[in-house]
Amino acid sequence: MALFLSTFTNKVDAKGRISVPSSFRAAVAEQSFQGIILFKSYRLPALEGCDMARMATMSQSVDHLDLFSEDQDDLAATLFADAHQLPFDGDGRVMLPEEMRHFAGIEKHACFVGRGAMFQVWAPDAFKAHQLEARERLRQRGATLKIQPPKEL
Amino acid sequence: MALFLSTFTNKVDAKGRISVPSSFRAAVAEQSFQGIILFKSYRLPALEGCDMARMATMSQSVDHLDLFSEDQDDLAATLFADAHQLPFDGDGRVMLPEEMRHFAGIEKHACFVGRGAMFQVWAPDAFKAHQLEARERLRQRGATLKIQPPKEL
DNA sequence: TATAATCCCATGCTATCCCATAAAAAGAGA
DNA sequence: TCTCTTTTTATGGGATAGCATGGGATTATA
Repeated sequence: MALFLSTFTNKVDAKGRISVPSSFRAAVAEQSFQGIILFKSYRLPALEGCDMARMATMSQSVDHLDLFSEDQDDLAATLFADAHQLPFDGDGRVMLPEEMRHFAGIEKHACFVGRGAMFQVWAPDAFKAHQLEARERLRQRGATLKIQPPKEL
Repeated sequence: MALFLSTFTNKVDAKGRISVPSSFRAAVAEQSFQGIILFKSYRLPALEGCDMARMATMSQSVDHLDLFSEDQDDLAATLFADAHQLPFDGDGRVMLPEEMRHFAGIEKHACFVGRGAMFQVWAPDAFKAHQLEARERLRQRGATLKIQPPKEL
């Protein structure tokens, strides 16, 4: 499975293209679709990203809900209708659709933020603010993490 | 399996033709029937669409309902009797039958909306409204999706 | 024969390809 | 450890091909 780690800030050029960090590209290098999937987060002013394998898994998960049920419909609407398939160009860049840039408030630069199996794309300022808040919430709650025994994948 | 992602708004020309988004065409490129299946949604003022392979899957699912039960009868009537097979022309367009355009309130433009294994076709205004409601419902319920263990594809 | 559906080609636009450059990282050798 | 070389990565821009769209010509259908 692809693993997305660390944070990278890259430039959006005049044509709306942006370089995907090379370590993110390496994470999907073995898959048939050479590119990424992006969709609007329904909780945050950011874009959620993953690879095609993950998207296919989500499609199957949604398929397990009753066809034509309201849950199925709402999830499909948010996950798939808002999703964009962005193939890499020869130099490892993707086109960020204008609509998505607008949603996330992205202008000159954008941050690729690793989240393990997925990642996010943020406007730099919004990300900094969000990061600070997250740390603060963690501190106040004194949250801890129980490590799970590793599973077979 | 075909994966329909993202939303594309295209124009209905004077002859009732509309371009199917190229990524949707790519999703069905390997199948024998070069075209799409459309039928009226029974919940929404929209058209449901899929490829021929998906239609076959739905046929099997309907077969699992009791033969001659009311549900089976109604589903079969809606899914199959009402379905239109629309072949691509040389330029990747289909003819939207007048009756279906009227049902969905489609005039000058129509949105192709990816739903994973299926897609929908909407009048642009109706779609925007529906999409906003879906996101809002998701947010309020805090709906989450249990990811299924990946299967062989 | 009239009407509608299909084929075929033309056009403008934009995404994609390809190459050039610069910066950064990795590696080689002393 | 330091310096020089090589490779990878990020970015910019011109050329090209693909896509959505319009419309005329041709074929099917009633």
